[in-house]
Amino acid sequence: MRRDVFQAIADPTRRAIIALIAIQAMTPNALAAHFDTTRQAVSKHLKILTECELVQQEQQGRAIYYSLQIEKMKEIDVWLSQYRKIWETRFNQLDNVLVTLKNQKI
Amino acid sequence: MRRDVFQAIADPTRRAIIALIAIQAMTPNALAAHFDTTRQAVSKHLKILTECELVQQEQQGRAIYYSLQIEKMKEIDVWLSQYRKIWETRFNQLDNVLVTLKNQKI
DNA sequence: TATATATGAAACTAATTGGTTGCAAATATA
DNA sequence: TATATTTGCAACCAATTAGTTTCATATATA
Repeated sequence: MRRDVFQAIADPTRRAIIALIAIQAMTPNALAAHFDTTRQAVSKHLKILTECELVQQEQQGRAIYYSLQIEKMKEIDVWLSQYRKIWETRFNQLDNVLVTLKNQKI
Repeated sequence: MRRDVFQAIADPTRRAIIALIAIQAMTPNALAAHFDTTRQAVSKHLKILTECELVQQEQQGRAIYYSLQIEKMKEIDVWLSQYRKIWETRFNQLDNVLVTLKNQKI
């Protein structure tokens, strides 16, 4: 099963979940209250986010608190940085950027 | 039909296409030669990338050259920047804040 | 202990996705 | 003009996805 960060952030509900738990850890029930969907649907999104290591969970009694694993977000930043180089240096060092990109593959 | 940048970059083939046309404009045929798939499949990916304005096309005779619309990539950067702030500030301190919040029972 | 609450997981459904084959239109070339 | 090339588009298919309903388990509380 393909589970990478890019596929995880493709869904708008999952991006909203990420935004919420970036501020503070939340339970599936508390998260579901923020959306027009069921607790089970949120739970499935949390499972996907967990599988690609974007969130971590901590059990407290019968409640499970989910929080954002911010380190994993850097993966997106690393991928994006090659393109950031392009728009930041478009008019001066374009040649160098192209060489870097070509050697990096995907 | 939902067509946003996040959904567009979710597919690995599309990310590979983006990487290729970031270097130089290419035709669907030339792109398809880089992948183990048909020209039509690449064409569908290009259509999706066009719909969310990640690529632009330029007709030259019967050939159509596709290139990356780098400006649109900034949209991802804008979204990511809120999280970049989190990992760039000292996040030992931030972790403490989150734990404190969590223990306060939301 | 009995009941309520919080959660994950399984089975199912509808919609979407990535891919295919086939075809028509437009352009280049013999 | 006749033929080959380049492309987009439509129809179709298999796999995946997002969501629902239902159920079992674990924990808190009366």
